[in-house]
Amino acid sequence: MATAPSSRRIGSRDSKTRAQLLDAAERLMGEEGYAAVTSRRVAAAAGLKPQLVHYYFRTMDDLFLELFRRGAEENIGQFERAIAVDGSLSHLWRLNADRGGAAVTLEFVALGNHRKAIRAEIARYAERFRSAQVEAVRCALADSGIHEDQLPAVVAVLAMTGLAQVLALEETLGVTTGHDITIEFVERMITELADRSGRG
Amino acid sequence: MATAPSSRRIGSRDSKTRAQLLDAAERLMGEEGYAAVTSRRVAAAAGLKPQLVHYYFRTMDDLFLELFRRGAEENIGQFERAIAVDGSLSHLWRLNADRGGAAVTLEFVALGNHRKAIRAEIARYAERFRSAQVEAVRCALADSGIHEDQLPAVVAVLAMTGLAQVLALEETLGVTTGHDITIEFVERMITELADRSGRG
DNA sequence: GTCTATACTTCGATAGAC
DNA sequence: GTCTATCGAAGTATAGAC
Repeated sequence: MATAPSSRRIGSRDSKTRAQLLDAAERLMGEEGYAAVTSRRVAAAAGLKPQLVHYYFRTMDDLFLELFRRGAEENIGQFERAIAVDGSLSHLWRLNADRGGAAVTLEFVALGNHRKAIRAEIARYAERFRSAQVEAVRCALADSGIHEDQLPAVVAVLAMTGLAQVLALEETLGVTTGHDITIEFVERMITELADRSGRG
Repeated sequence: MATAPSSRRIGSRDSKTRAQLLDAAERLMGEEGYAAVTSRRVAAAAGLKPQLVHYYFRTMDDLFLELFRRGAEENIGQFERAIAVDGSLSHLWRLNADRGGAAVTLEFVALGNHRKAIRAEIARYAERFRSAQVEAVRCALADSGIHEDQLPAVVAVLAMTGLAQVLALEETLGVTTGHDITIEFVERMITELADRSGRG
């Protein structure tokens, strides 16, 4: 409500064309980075005219915001469905490690580094996702007979997230030294925790 | 030698003006992201004319490459001097955690996502830095009486790197839930390792 | 809902004078 | 080593016809 209302027409949120534009933008973002997400290139990738981008999104920032929200919502939904089926530590780890959208996420964070509105949205999502993860890990650790003061759930989550992040990031660079060993190590640790739970 | 030689004149590497341009580019990169690093804006930030950028750097990619190399060289130098003074685990952890250049690094990785030459350079540097870190951690772990098959050095390095990375990244977003607890936990772990070394 | 046309800005890069 | 002048390409965004 701070900025001028701007009289321009804007297309409906449930338009199929709009979704196509978002799909194209997402592809570009992952493959060529946020700088490649321009009205012209998004339109070209979707096989549409550049002006349509401005018909559905008042500014490019609006497009980025929508793109992020759409992905975030889907991510959280997937995560919640997945842990409802299997809330074990090893499943939680796999959910963290298997993420294919690491490149897109990275681009968003870089983009958010200098776009206030986007940074705020990412922060909101990060907090939300973190809470869900911590709760899930707390249950999983309790099941394995690990007490909160022995290994706080939030520490486990940050460690898992960090490890998954660095592995994903390095993989996009083509740097994979020590990755296999590390994954093996983590999985063995998790298995041992599960065994202990069996014995306890 | 693959590309055309291009006849244009290029300024000397040790020019003061050249260094000023790199300084300005670095500042822009950290504050507004790689997309803000354009010949015009770099020049303006340095109080110079845009054409000078092209006089000292054949292309903008050359500028990015030089900028990265300069920072990487400095980083490695700092790291090596620091561990020569104190090679303890706790010092290694602090070196990882205290990095202020997280935003710039992130921008470079995002940039490398879609610029082949830059990605290659980052990968080269990452491997080099990793080797130095692993070697240092191997010594530190050995000093604490920890065997390689108990906790491989490369695993410890990746865990530390990942944790430091996620903490730095979240801090730029303004998300700090659980950070203090995690840092405390890691430091306690490291202290316990040092104590064990004292007893062993 | 999609098109043409268009205004205006900024970009990378080069040639050539001084 | 730095300047003026300039090209062509690409960027965001808007107005208005269909």
